[in-house]
Amino acid sequence: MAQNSKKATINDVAREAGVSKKTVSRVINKSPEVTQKTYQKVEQAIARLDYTPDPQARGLSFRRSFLFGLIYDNVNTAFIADIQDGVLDKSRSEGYELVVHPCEHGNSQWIDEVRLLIDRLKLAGVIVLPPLSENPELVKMLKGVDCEYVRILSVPLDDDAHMVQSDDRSAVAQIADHLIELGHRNIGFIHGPKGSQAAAERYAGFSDALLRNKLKLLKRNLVWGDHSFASGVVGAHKLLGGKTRPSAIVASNDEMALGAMVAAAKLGIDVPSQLSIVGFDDEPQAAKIYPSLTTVNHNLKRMGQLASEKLAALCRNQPEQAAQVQSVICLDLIVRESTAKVPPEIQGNDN
Amino acid sequence: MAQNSKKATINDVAREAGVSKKTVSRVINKSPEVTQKTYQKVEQAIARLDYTPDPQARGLSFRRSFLFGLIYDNVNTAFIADIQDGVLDKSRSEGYELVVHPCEHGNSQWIDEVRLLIDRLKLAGVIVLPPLSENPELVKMLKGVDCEYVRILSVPLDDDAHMVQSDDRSAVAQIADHLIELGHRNIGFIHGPKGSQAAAERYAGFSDALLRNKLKLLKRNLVWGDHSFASGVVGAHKLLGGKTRPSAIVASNDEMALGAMVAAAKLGIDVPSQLSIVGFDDEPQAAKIYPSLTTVNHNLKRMGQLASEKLAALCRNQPEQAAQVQSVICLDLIVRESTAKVPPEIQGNDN
DNA sequence: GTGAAAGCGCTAACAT
DNA sequence: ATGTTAGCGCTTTCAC
Repeated sequence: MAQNSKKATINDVAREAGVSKKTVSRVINKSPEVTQKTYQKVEQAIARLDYTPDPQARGLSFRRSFLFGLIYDNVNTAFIADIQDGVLDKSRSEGYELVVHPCEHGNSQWIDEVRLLIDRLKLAGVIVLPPLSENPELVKMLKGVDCEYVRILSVPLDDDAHMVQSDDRSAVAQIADHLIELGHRNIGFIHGPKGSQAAAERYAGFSDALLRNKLKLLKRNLVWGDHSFASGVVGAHKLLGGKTRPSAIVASNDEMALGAMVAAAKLGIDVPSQLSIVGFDDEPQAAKIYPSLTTVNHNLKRMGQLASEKLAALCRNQPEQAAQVQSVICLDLIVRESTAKVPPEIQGNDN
Repeated sequence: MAQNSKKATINDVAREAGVSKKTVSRVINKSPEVTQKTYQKVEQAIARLDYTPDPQARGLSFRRSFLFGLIYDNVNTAFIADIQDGVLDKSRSEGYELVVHPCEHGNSQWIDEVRLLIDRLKLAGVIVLPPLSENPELVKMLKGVDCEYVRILSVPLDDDAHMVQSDDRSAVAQIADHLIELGHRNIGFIHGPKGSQAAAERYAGFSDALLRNKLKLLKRNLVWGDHSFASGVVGAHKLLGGKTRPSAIVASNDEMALGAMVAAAKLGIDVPSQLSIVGFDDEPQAAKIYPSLTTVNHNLKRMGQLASEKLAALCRNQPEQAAQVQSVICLDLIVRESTAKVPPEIQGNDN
């Protein structure tokens, strides 16, 4: 419509519709106690004036903004972009804008900073990404403050209204099953950071599958990393340096799997004919190398969508509705080029 | 400090300091017309009450929020994460929070949507990422609206106060020089999307260097892509399919270079002994493959920092200061493993 | 240099 | 079912 000199306010609409300010306000807030007829009159006036309520003024009255916050650790940026994308999908359609807030890594004050952000901006709600979402102190703070939250997790640490959880454990079990089906018996594992529950969960899935298949969990087949590329390189070197090296390596995330691929290449070990490698996350680059990486699709975008859907419901004061939004995401095994049958010469060698 | 039951307001501070509301307001806004003494009294009261002004209320009066917007195309997510990181660095220290706004790709209404966002949230300023930043319609809209802006660009399309520019042209020239120095004479180029000025600039840098070195720009050595991985695969296949294939390939960005690496691997052409490949951007994955990719560091985080520094200055109404912040970024050639001397058997073959 | 009153655009509480 | 009054926390008049 014609861009009038000034933006229309609630007063203009009230005048135009011949009702009081408050009635317009009721319409804006979808109050049920307005006649069908008045409702329409107001709606038409709104349309005619091309009116949009001012979120700042509304917020001032409500003591609350129409902003969601995305709280994350600033380490793995590839990870957040996808979730952010999904979060935006839903939050904007629900009338919320998104403020991003990376927490300084290693700054012990980060919880206070998040509280300050919530206070200052009067955030309606926040979505917390792993690994911060695993932190019990943070959640304690969140519960004590007037701000809704939803956590994105790999472990069911909260009720359905407050989390979206990926079932990492069974996904890694799927990975192991896939390898076992290909004939692998001697499988190495590069573990994620100590302290991380997501990483622990992934290893649990690995051990589930091995035990179910009556395979031994060998100590020499487990090395520790920290989910960084570099730690994947180092971990793979350790695994591949022994006398009876594994015929397959499972890494707790794609970054480390990529590190393992590079380590194998430098050692002259061909993937997948001599060594299978699997990652976890399906980061964009997993498909953009040769051989492309077999991994598990984390559906990060979808998780972001579900999280903001839950959060919007919570902000509407409908926790039951939030709980009904899907909470657990099953992950898909994406078989690509980095896994193959176990090399015949070592078939049957299970130690 | 002790978290009192309610947040302190300007009234509490006024009472505590024994002055009027307005004087407190003057202190908050660093008005020069306040006595040194009063100033201190108020500052102390603020500290004692642990007071922070409410941005919403301030915004309502100012008709302006304390929010920056980050406007980007939702295609290349790896790209935005780094810039976002840099933008946050500076904007938060200047007292602004960041709202992110991806524009639906292919949606022709996107400029109107950006305007709506600015209007609704009364954004203090926006930072626009390429390729949207090249759009003259957008800039026209931005100039007509009460909102500061800074563009991130590869071409000098604006004055120093309103852009941060990377010198892509000379960076690609550096790349070409590097290859020529290694003995390459027959160099292929995978061009970026038609319409993109950044892509045109990069090719210009390539042609600069070749001409300066008295090498011919052969038509068969130029193929078109669109900065996607897939187009890099296709482009490299075209370049490598001919009788006298190039001994080196320059891609207009890393994504396409990664595509070229995969294409070469599938064709059984070894990189770098039989073929050198160079990218542009230094995306994280460029270093996480084997052979690792020689490329140009785009300094995205730094560009984000500079952009928000400029934007903050503009919002303070100090355009000269904004203009003085560094505007042009020089990029660094990062030599890794994907480039090597031209294979001896084809040395001297310049067509 | 400082303060009192009015108002930014909206909603809550209480009428009617 | 709708309107009136007061107020959210701050800044802008324009006095003094």
